[in-house]
Amino acid sequence: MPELPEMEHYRSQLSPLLCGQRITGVTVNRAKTINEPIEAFESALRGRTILFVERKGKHLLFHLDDGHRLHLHLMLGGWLAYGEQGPKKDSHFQVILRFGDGNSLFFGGLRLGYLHRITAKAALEEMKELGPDPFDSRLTLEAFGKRLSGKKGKLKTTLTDQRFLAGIGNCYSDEICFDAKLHPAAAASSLDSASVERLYNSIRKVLVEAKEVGGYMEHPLTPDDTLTGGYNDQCRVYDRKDEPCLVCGTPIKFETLTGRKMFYCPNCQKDS
DNA sequence: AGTTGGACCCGGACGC
DNA sequence: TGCGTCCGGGTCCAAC
Repeated sequence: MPELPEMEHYRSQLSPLLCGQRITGVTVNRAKTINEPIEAFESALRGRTILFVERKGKHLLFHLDDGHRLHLHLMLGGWLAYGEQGPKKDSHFQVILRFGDGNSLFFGGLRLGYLHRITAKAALEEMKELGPDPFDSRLTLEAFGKRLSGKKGKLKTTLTDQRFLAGIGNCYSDEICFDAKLHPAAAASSLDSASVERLYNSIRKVLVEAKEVGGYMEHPLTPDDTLTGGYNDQCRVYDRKDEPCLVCGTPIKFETLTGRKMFYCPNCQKDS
């Protein structure tokens, strides 16, 4: 479930904690989470130093001093914790990285999620299909409008397409459409120029707001982290079926669109 | 090309 | 309290 704001929040919190840290211990409790035999994974990581943490869409890449990357995707339910001890028993975490200063990074809830050790080249290869970051300065309103006009699908489907933009998922696509007063099932290429501009601005506005209040992850990263999860009660439409629209009071509608949950206000959100 | 449906996975919610 | 069942959700892939 974590989307761009959650992963960016993780990245910015983890960067000062992890940069320059040397991995002194590795525990893997779930073999499927990683991409090589546990022994090989552990011995390759032990002694390595984390240089920096990079985010691409919903992916995190931990850059190691041997040219390899640890590639993390949390998928649904994945979460991270950092500190001297984890918030649960060690055995509940799929992977634990221990550092020289006594702190550890705990990887929890990885069911479909994964932590792969790959080369820099492989990382580039795996990220090359991703669309631009929503905050990429080259993604001007004009460039965005051009990309959008070439899409034949529905608006929500387009927003969650990682090749169109990297990092938007089910929750924020609905929140963005609400903010832009656009129906999520509208044809993406049918929007008039005023709508395209509202959408462009809403993407940045919603993602920035969510990031600033700590995203919607439930677990704090560290014991003294009070910021994480601040967006939980700020969703205006997502998971608010039948609750009144915060703008007009109309009950929020819930439908599925190509198999995914879709929440919107039938009064505020129009087709173009 | 876009849409649909199934597979993947298992913690947590729910029912009895 | 305990045990069984089912759901969810991002991504990939095959079939329309």
